[in-house]
Amino acid sequence: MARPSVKAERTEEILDAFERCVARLGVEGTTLERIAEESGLRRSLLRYHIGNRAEMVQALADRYIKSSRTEACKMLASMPESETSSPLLDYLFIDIDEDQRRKILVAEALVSGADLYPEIKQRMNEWYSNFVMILCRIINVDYPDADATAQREVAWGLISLVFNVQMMAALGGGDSVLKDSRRAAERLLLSLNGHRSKPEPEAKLEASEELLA
Amino acid sequence: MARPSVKAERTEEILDAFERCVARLGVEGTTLERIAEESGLRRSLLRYHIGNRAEMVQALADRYIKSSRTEACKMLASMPESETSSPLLDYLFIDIDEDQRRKILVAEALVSGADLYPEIKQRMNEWYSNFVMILCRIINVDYPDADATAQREVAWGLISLVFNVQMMAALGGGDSVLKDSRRAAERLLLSLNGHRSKPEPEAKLEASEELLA
DNA sequence: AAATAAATTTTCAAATTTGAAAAAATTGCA
DNA sequence: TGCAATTTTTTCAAATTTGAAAATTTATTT
Repeated sequence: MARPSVKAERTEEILDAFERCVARLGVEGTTLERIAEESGLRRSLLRYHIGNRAEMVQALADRYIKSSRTEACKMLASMPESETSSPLLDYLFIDIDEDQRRKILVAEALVSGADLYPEIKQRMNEWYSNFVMILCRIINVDYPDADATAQREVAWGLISLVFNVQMMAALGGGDSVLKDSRRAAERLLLSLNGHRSKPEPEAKLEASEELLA
Repeated sequence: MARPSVKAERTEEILDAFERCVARLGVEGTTLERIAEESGLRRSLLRYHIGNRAEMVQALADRYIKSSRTEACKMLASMPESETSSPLLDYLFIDIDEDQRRKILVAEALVSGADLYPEIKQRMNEWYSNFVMILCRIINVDYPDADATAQREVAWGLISLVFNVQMMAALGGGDSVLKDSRRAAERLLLSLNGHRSKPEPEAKLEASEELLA
């Protein structure tokens, strides 16, 4: 080996730039030239380090799934052992910085563009299932007696609210929409009441370890 | 006038084709050439009847807003004078044919692409406000004692669920997602309980007439 | 310093997309 | 038929996007 490889770093830089573009312009609206400009690298380097357009999209989706999975696991692990509803809502609606907002927009863009890239369709499906599962586990802490179907309905509702509030935020509606979203999410969680009982901490720990393995 | 003008019909045909493309490929993913192919017309006719790319997008958004507004009013008018929750949920989740599904996907594409077209941003904002308002009026029939904030939260939740179920449907999840969505929507409506009382039919009629004016 | 492997720049061709306008064809009517 | 307004087809140029590979530079090892 003559010269130290920077392929790993460059790949990250390129995909970071790609994500920023996709969040604003969507998958189809993002040209290789634009990614190059955004990353401060030449277009030929995108090709050298990652590949052609299809391979770029593939790489973006791959990295997205992976990082999203570990991020979701971290979130699950950070939950308290009881009374998870409030921290969950904070995590989904309040503690959203620019990066996490972008991640959400990228997910939407990938789902929307999945028609064009069959491989991505499969992966986004797994990603979505995984997200629902994680949310169900957290919901289960406060509402262990709610049946799985009810938990899934609520989890799905939370995801829908998170997605849409970020999408609509592009219209510049201010944070009144954010407040409404969080309150609507709260309504969904509270709809599981009547099944409420004391949480079982050990269940949460098991789940966390299993997922991180 | 020597030859009867077909501009109105052609314009509709072109925008129909445009919508079909946008639902699948998004605004940025749709080329003029593709619209031409989809409509069975030559690209130069798009230009002749409507204009360049920016004007095409503008025309699409304009038509969308208008037709969506009248459609929402028809929906409002079709509601019974009491017990509106069930028909509302049917309308939003069950009675969705291919056309209406496309309309929803187009709305999402327009919102997502609003960053590129400042004029559209404004219009999609109005469109969204109008939709929320209509939903609030329907919700108000069954839950007149719920305060306006609560109604808006629920309306926003319903919209989020409708949007996301159609977006995720592209991943081919089957109709289990549809069922979950409808049930989650039901949970939101039921969360307004405690304020429930007998509906006031005349309120609904007033609203309808005012909107159609 | 020379060799070597990796990274970067440069360059070229092909395909696609869009804008624009001229030329031709169609239709109704005097 | 011939005029007139409208629609449609044809054609061309410019700009953008992508693919691909050659040439150059850079950094490490021997």
